Amino acid sequence: MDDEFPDPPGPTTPGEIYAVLHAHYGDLEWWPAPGPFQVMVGAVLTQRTAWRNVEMAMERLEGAGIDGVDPLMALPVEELEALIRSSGTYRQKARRLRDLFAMVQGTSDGSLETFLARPRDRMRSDLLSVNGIGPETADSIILYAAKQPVFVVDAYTRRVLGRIGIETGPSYDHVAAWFTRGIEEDVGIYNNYHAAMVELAKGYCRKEPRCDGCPLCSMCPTGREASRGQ
DNA sequence: TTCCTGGCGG
DNA sequence: CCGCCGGGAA
Repeated sequence: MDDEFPDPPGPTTPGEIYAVLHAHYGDLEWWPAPGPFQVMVGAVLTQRTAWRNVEMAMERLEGAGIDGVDPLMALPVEELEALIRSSGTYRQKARRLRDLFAMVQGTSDGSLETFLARPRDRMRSDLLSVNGIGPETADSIILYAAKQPVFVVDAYTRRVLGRIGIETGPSYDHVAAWFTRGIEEDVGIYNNYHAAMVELAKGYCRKEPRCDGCPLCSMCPTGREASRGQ
C-alpha cells in the first residue's frame, strides 16, 4: 500500500532504548526518597499501588518519627498499619515491613548500613527469604538502597517491552536478562534505565497509550500505528 | 468501576 | 493457575 512510511524498525537493542531514554530524561538519579530506609519502606508499600498513595503513607511515617529500623520495630503493628493505611493492603504491608527489618536486625546486628554493604547475591537471597519480598521488591532495594547493580523489572518494564514488540520469556529473569545483555553492568545506568521506564510508562506508555511525543515512537509499532491514523 | 512500579496461599 | 489483599483517585 503506502510505502512512504519508513521501513519497520530493525531489532531494537537494550542499548538503543537506553540511549533514547537517557537523551530524553537525562540522569534521573532515583529513588525519590531521602535515604536507604525510606527506599526500602517505599519498595514494599508501592507493591501493586499507585505511588501517590505511597507518598501519603511515607509522610505519615515521617510525621510519627519513624525514620529508621529501631523506631519502626518498636512500633506496635496496629499503629504501623494505621500509619500506612493509604498505601492499601496495609495489614499485609505492615507485616512485610516488620519481617523485612527483623531479617535485617537478625543478619546484620541491626545495622542497615552493614546489611546493605553485604555481597549482592547474598543480600538478594536474604531479601527473597522474607515473606512478602519478591524479585522486584528485592531488586529495587538492592539497586536504589544498596546501590549495587541489578536490573529492576516491573509491570511498566513489561508493558513497554510488549508495546515495542519484543519477545522475551515471560519470567522475571528472562526479561532482566534481555535488558542486561549487551549493556554495561553499571549502577548508574541501571538506576537511570529503570527510572526512565517508569517515567515513560506514566507519561506516554500508559495502559491507554499516549504516543504523542513519546521518545520511543520511532522504534515502536504501537506508536507508528497511532501516528498513521491522524 | 477500574486501576495502581507484587507476592502469597490455596 | 486463580483469588486475594485494599485504600485512594479517576
